[in-house]
Amino acid sequence: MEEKRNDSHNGNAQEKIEQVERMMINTISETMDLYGVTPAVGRLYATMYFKHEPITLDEMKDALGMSKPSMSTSVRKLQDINIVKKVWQKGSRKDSFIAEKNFFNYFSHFYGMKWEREVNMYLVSLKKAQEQLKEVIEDPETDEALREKAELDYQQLEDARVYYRWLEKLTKLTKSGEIFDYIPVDEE
Amino acid sequence: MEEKRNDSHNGNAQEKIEQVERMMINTISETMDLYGVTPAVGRLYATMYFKHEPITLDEMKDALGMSKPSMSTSVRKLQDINIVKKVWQKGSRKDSFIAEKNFFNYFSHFYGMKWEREVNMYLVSLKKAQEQLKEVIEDPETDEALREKAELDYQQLEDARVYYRWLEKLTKLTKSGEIFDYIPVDEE
DNA sequence: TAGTTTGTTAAGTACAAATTGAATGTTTCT
DNA sequence: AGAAACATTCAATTTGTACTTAACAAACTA
Repeated sequence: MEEKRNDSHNGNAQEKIEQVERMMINTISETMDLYGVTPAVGRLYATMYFKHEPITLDEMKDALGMSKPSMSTSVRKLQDINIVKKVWQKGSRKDSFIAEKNFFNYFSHFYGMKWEREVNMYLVSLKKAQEQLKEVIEDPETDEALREKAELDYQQLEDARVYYRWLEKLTKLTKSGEIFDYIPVDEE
Repeated sequence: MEEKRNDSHNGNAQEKIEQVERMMINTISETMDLYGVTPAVGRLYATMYFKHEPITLDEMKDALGMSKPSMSTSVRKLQDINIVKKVWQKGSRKDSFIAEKNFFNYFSHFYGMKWEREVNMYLVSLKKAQEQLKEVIEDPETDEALREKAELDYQQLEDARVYYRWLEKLTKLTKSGEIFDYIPVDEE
């Protein structure tokens, strides 16, 4: 019978940790893909996520095997969406960066920004659109077929307005963090 | 002084309606851009949004000045995210499609799907990762520096797990529509 | 069953985005 | 102030994506 070697005893713990990190880095970058960042940028964040101290552009470059300009622009994108911060490192002239690891903050910021922009665009357009349609509807000289079309459009936009009012509310709760009062984080 | 013409009386109501629709179509396609569909696909949805009856591929093609295969693939993408439905039209051999106009449904479905996928990917990876790390941590032969690293990683992933448990909850509430109980739609 | 109409797949092209080495700015140190 | 060390911008190339025409497949009509 083949000798059984218990890898968890003689095995390389280092290798095991690295394997775990590789797996999580893949998962993180794949999902960040869904959050409006390119796979390369996502992979950079995921890599930084497992560095427990700030890292420099040169270290990023080495870790990912990419160019420094690429790291420079990627890390800026991550700063733009507030999940990476620049930190000052004593004794080093290089810029250092550290990943924001609190996903709750990430959620609040990402959806806060995203929804806010959408809500504003819609509410502005809807207001104008409904005013215009109202004029058509209330004009006694408008012929019947057109008035009907205008009324259909108007009602449809009114439904949209109700939705965007709701989304506006959700956005405010998300940005302020109050959403975690409405939908609490379960303790275990 | 220049003669003032009151467009709301002598003006073309038809033109006014079309102008409103053009504006809203722009707004809708710009924002859908933020929802993982290309601008062309967003524009197709926006166009269908103002058709108050089902339309065919040929009508889409004419409305947007694009090719039919393009309409075919675009409309399928819209079906995939459940905001367009195929409907049967009596007496026509052509397929007809109609836009889902309830944005609340759209919200539930879109974020339900999106978050669900993300949550599943994470929870599976996190479970495996934490199991592996636990082995390293509990192995008495692991040297101290590695154990420390493993523990840091473990705790970080535990924080992530709490977040994804919360997102899982939010996802369920969103898919089921219960979210509208937690965060009610204001009546006016 | 032959001939149309309609929808989809496939191949090719044009366009847009990402990446890099080289060049240019900018800060820090002496 | 001048030099050295970093970071960023720029131009050019590569890579990837979206769209179109053309060919194909399926469904209907007569």
